[in-house]
Amino acid sequence: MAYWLMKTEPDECSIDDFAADPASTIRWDGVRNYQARNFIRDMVVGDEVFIYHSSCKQIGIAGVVKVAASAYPDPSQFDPSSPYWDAKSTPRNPRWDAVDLRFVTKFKTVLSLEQLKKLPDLIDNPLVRKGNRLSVIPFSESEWQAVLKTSNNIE
DNA sequence: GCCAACGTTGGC
DNA sequence: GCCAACGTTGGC
Repeated sequence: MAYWLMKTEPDECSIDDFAADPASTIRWDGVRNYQARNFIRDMVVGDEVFIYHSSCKQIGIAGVVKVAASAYPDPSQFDPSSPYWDAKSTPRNPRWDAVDLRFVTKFKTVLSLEQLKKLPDLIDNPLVRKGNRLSVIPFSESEWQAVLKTSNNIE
């Protein structure tokens, strides 16, 4: 059991898309960064994931989902009509993986990046460091708890 | 829309 | 293997 954070632009996929159909799963595809991919490959069914909304009006953590299916080859890499198509990827030699995620909780208010930067437990987390571009970030138990606790306090 | 920071690409 | 050029990310 591990903890993660995944970034998304809410126009593409938001916590509301998960909440709209809590019983179903959503494929998290399109990750095209090797470090992020390697983290995806470490994910195990049951792991919990913060959903972080980036490049939008309310930047921050919007809720929690969990891993419903562990890593498998991301189909979009083989699809020439997809923006995520990768000409160097073949089904025999896939480069990129996806996971399936399922809704757990939506925070009553988005826990803003500004708030997150104030949490002492997150001081070493890549999320709050300048210039960070990693879209999949592992969270320690204490980092995870610090965020949950703060999200409850700002209800 | 701007631009700093970062990852990737490709020539050498 | 170096590194300049380029494309992308993401906060502001």
